[in-house]
Amino acid sequence: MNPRYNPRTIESEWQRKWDESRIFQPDISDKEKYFITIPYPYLNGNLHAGHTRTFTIGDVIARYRRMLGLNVLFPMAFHATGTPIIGLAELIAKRDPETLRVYTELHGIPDDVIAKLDSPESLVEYFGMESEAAMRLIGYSIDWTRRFTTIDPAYTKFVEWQFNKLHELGHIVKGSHPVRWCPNDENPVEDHDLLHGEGANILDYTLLKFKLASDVSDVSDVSDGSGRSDEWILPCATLRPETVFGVTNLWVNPDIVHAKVTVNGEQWIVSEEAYRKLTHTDKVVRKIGEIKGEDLIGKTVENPLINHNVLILPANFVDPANGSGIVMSVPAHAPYDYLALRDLKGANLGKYGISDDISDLKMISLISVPDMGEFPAIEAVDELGVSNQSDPLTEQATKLVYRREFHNGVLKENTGKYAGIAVSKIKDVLTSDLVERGVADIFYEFSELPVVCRCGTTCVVKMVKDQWFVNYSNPEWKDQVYAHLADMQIIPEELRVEFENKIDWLKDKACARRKGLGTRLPWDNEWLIESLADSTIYMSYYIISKYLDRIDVSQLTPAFFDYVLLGKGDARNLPINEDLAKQIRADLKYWYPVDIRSSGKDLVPNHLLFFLFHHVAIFPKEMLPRAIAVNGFVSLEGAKMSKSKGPLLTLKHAVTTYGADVTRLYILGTAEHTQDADWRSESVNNNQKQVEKFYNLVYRVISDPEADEPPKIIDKWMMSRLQHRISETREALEVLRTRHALQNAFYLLMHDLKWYQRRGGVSSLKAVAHVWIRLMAPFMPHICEELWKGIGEDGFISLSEYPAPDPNLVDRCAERAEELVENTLDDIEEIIRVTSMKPERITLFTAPAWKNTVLKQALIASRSGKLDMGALMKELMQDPEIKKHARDVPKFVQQLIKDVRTWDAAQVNNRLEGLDERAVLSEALEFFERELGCAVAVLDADAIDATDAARDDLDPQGRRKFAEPGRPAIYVKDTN
RNA sequence: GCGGGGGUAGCCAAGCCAGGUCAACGGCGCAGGACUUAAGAUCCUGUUGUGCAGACAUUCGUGGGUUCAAAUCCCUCCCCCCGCACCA
Repeated sequence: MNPRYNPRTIESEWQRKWDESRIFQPDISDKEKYFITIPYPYLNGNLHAGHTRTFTIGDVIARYRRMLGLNVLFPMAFHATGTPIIGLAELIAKRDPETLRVYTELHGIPDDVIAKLDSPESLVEYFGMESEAAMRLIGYSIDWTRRFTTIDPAYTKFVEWQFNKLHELGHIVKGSHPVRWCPNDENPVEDHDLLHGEGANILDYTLLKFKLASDVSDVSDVSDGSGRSDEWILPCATLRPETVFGVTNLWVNPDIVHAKVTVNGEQWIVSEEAYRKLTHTDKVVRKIGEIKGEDLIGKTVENPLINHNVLILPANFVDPANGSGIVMSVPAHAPYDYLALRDLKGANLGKYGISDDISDLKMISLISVPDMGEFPAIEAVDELGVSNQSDPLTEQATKLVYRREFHNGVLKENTGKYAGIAVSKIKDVLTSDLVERGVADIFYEFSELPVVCRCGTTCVVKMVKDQWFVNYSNPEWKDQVYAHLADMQIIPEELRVEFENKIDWLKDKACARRKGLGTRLPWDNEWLIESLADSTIYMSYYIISKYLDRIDVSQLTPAFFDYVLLGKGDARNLPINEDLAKQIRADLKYWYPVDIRSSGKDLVPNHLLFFLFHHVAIFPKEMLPRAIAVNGFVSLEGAKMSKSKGPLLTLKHAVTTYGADVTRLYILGTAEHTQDADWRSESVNNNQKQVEKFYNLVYRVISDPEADEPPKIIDKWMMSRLQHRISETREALEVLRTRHALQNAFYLLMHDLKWYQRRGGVSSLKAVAHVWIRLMAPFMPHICEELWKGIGEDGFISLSEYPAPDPNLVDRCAERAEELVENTLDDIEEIIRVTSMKPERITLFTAPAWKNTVLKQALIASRSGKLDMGALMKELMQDPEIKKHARDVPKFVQQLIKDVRTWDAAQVNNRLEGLDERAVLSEALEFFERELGCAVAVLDADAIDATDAARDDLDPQGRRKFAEPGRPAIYVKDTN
């Protein structure tokens, strides 16, 4: 064994031995099994620090369970379906400079390699290879014999089977759905496809149809004018349809040209932009003409709900890109409308043919809000001091009104049958009423504008028609998932409510796409199965993938999957060999269900949910997953990582820089559960030193000859502490608190060991080391294998038994004894520090017998629940030995009772055992002298009387009277 | 807006569910010391304030409350992070 820690050599050596010995390639056996899976990584880049965290947690679980004696299966595969790999291949093929930079500099792809990665296949091949190499480099105990990628023909068969199943079960339905859409690419766009508007949601506006009271067929018309009636509709898009009852006018931008269009047989006037948006909806739309905004001003329209004609007024704030380009005005409740109207007062509108004084326009209030008057818009404007419609404060005023009205507002009498309904409840009810009556439509619009695709095109909301959906909204299905969730372990437990909420919130999800890699829908070949949908139950495929070298793709028939996965049918009637089929079926029954699925927290609202839904749909109860664990992200020096922009730290880079064990230790020890971990190179360096220290310490222990000293109190203490560390570590690992586990298994234990050595302990070192390296093996497997060999053990530490606490070695008295020594040392040091003395000699006085008697009586009283000052005093005073000190007893008892009351039963019992403090301190005298650099003596406070004390200068200040059980009196004699 | 998580000493970060031994684990940084020719490494001590005897005072986002006792329980308010989808 090398006296110097050399991670590179150690790590590659043990990785080779693990691989050669195939110890991580389990077969079914009589042993209890444990099946752990981690979501496979997507192959559009190299593995980074985020993957490192999730996978390392998985590996620790695998290694820990293996050392607990379970037969552990930890497989891995790669995800390639979907669009990003195609997108990346295109960018590389185009020699996009930014992409080339990111992938060479951040992902570490050599210059001569990247040029060849211009096809999806080459990317999958390359990143698959690199990812496996990286995972081997960090020492994961993965069974690589089961590896696959999701574009393998065999996997495709599996996905087809799965979707046919779901289809049969009625979980796949057809429908329409609004998506963000790029008209140029003719494809839905994702966040990372966007130049602007990444945060934009799709909102459902209500489109209210105001009928134009006059015919505008001929006004500024440039169209063919064929086949139209004289009825024109001006639709207004609003998020607050109830305010239709308060409309006083419409706003039209006089400076823009509007489109005349037919929409499902009706004639509408909307902005040019709105027309374009309408063409992507499920409506039949045709442009038939144009009309200038100014030609509409001054005309009147009819409110679709109430018999009330209102005027169209000019407004420059109307944005043609937003909604329909026509806006309804509700000045009582909308600050913009109120201000625009106010600004218009007194203006000459004669050029629009408006002769009426618009000051006469009556505001209509339709919502009553507590603490606000009739016109909340006016109040908000006044409250915030908004000056005019272009004041940025208008936005705030709008929000203020909305918030108050939405939460506390109630509809007034003038809303007819809706009167009395809370504003927060009205939208859906009213909209569906209006749509039914034909006076409104739903119109989808982005919450933020503009939304621009990377190609530069402005995106729209498109209604994708005849789309295939997984009907997650099905209440019965949800109930089943919900019920199963209750039986599962969720780590951390706080996330359970999150899962419950998400199950509740989940709606139908489109599961087919036009573009990307993947499997075609078996019954509708035009569609590709969406890439989250094809990766929900693939954990079962790991069982099959092991045998694919013996099976032809054509043999992977529905009957085959039915048999091996569900046990349906007869093994004799399958395209493959009967024994093989039975073998696979036996494997599945042995390994399934998944015991734990551990993943990053980003997958909670999607993959992990689908994982549950699909399992519940397809598999019987006993095959459903048992636990889900979730961990947080990793940032780099405080900055968020980004695969496509940086900063990025690849797994490979981390391991080659710091070593596998150091990387593992750091990533596991820096955060736990859903907390995000921050990777700081400075801290990693420090970790590196700690690992070295660990190696050197254990190496020394191994090389030093066995100590033949008899065990002392400190040895009992060390072994006792070790048991606590073991328990804490195991308990933490059970719930994947890796940081807590490491605090105990590594740092605190190292701390204990240092104290032990400082106290002169030697004879337990070998025993502790033997436990310690096993305790650390799941976290730092390579170094521990090396030390395990060094300590003289044959075989792999990876297959050794994980340390279990031995209750017989827990020694409370030894711990209390050590506490006494430590506290006494602290006290002495504090005295020296505060008084700035240079000690010549120190005398410790242990408590006199009577005080110990009092304590004992108090403890007994406390145990029987009758700790009471009066009763205790009475009892004590019957003891002549105590009565001798009658003057000091009450004060001591009073303080003591206070202390005893804060102790729980265990502490009380423990203290009842008593401790020979003089013996403990005597054994530590040498230690005290070494630490303090002067002579130290310990005496019983009873042992000397006043004359002795004065004569021998043992205790000239009478310190010994302060001696108490657990707290010896201290006399420090100064040199001066 | 809805849902989830969180605010602890210069920084990171335990503790909070099961109130008391919490001036508050641990680490980093910083300061001092030991060792060394020196540096590094290692070890020790300190790091809210006061204090010439082991103590006291004030602290755990804010303001209240419950309690003999609150970082921990209850309420108010403020602030930060994440998700809200058809995307892996």
